[in-house]
Amino acid sequence: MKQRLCKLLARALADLANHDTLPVGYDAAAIHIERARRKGHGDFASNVALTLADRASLPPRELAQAIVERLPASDFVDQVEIAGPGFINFFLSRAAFEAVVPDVLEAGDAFGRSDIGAGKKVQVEFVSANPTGPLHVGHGRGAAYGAAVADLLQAVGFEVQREYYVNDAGRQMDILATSIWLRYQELSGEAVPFPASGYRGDYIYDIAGQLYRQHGKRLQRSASEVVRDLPLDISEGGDAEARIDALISRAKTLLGESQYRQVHNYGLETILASIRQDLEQFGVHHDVWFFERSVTQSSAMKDAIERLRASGHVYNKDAALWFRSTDYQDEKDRVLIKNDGQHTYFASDFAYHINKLGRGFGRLIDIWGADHHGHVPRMKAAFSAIGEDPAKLDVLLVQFAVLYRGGKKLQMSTRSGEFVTLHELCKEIGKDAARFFYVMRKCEQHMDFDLDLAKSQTADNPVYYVQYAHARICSVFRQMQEKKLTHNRDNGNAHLDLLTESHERDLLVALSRYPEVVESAATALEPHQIPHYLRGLANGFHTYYNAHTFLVDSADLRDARLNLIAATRQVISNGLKLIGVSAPEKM
RNA sequence: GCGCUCUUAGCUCAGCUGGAUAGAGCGUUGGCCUCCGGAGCCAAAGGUCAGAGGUUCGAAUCCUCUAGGGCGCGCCA
Repeated sequence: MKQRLCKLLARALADLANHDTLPVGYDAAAIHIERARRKGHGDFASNVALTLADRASLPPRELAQAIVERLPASDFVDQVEIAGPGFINFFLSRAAFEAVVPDVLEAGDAFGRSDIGAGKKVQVEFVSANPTGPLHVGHGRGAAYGAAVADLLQAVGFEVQREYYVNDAGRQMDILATSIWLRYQELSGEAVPFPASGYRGDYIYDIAGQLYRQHGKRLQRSASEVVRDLPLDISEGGDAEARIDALISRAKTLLGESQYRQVHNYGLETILASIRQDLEQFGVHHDVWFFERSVTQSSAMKDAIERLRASGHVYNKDAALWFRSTDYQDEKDRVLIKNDGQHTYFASDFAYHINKLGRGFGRLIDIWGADHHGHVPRMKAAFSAIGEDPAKLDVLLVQFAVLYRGGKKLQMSTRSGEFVTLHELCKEIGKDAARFFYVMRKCEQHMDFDLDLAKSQTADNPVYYVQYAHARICSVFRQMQEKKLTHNRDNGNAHLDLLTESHERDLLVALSRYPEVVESAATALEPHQIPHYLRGLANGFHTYYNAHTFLVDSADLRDARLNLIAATRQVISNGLKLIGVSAPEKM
């Protein structure tokens, strides 16, 4: 509908250009048409006359007048008006909006989809939490956002791949393996003081217990050997990080490569399985689970660094290998290979992104926690250095959800074991409420997550308001059957002109906006637009419901109204599905 | 200290890439079921868009400065 108006305007402008009123060089793509914000301003408004007034050397209102005079006639425009400083307001005909009802009913689940993505390959990488513990509510926001972004892009015609990057190769994993083994030592009667920097969560005991049942005392070593000559922990006035590093190498020495690897892998696999399960319960799916080790244990890492080296932006200093990212506006240069010969996290992450590009994605979307924002410039710098367009990479920084319980801020830490898991959240407030709540806020906004509120007053969650509208419409159709009434869709479509109430027109307008909202949310990577739209649509329906009866005696009016609410039900269902929320027929 | 980011109603947040009189929910106050589900509807009160300059026909939106919050600033991941 918007596009049709654009065409009308473009023709009027072209006409003006031919008559020398306008310079020929105006940018046709710059024609802006927007939904009018106020009812008195019609349905759509354009500000072209304001933006082009300077170049036409005319006052905006005069230019607007000239444009309006040259607008081709159209059967879906009732009236055009010049208002304010020079806005052109379009008042659309009833027919223009009525058409949306048969459109929705015809398209069904597909209503709102489009092909603006033209089948281009996009990858969305999200969650990617270190497999060192179960997902907690902090990860939930990234999961809900990433899933919604991916679904939105798919809805507008991109070929989307959803990926989870598993950091299975770093020091964090060694800390995990060592933590598990030390708990195992406790169970087998060789306890040593648990390090301050170890993972303290209860789930570590669970994994250690399973390990003990499988292996008995095979992995047991004497406690005195474990702690012999270790540096002091922080509780003893020492350094926590030095202590845990020493424990890691002690575990590797005492267990040997093979047994240490067994503990390590068992921890990884167990936790990864629980993460997959939690995500599944949360309605989030990943197509590919990509392991960091597949980069670090292949030539990919070397190749990636070679590509950087070949670009001439790499140098040696202090026995380490550096990337001169300051050549591309980064704050400081970054180390690729440490002086101990090990690669940095940045190096493997870069190699991973090279791998992604090699898989033919024209666009990469990473969803990161806001604490990683410093990594964006260096990754883009690396893209630039090797001749890749940094604009191919979109990083969505998701701010942390700050948790409150009893009015007090909750600290979340996987290490200390103090966190609320995503699993618990789903159990307490349900997947639908959690998904809706997470996606409702735009991602760069800090978010307060009050657990007490989410748990105790679940009815206040706007998700129920939207779902209720859906269930209510279903209920109307159940009532219709009980009353032995019928619904003829074709007859309804033939009598849409009977929908003359202002509530009906408002609902028609809201329905016609849906494809625009989906497109806008997808291109801006802003899924929060969907819940906000759905709230408004549900409100339109509830208002209508209270003001008018649908199951009236007149079959023509009844069919038309039932078509309208059936279309509303369809759009609510489509919108909820995009953000991973179910559309119940009863509540 | 430096960098990024945020600040909109009592609270939690929208505000459609610069548009017209800044909008919702919760909370508060007052109304609405003999009727398709009251998890609903209607109405009222509530604002110096953190503050100050600037850019222009026009600013919550863009620029600068100031104040306050968050996050980064390691040869950790």
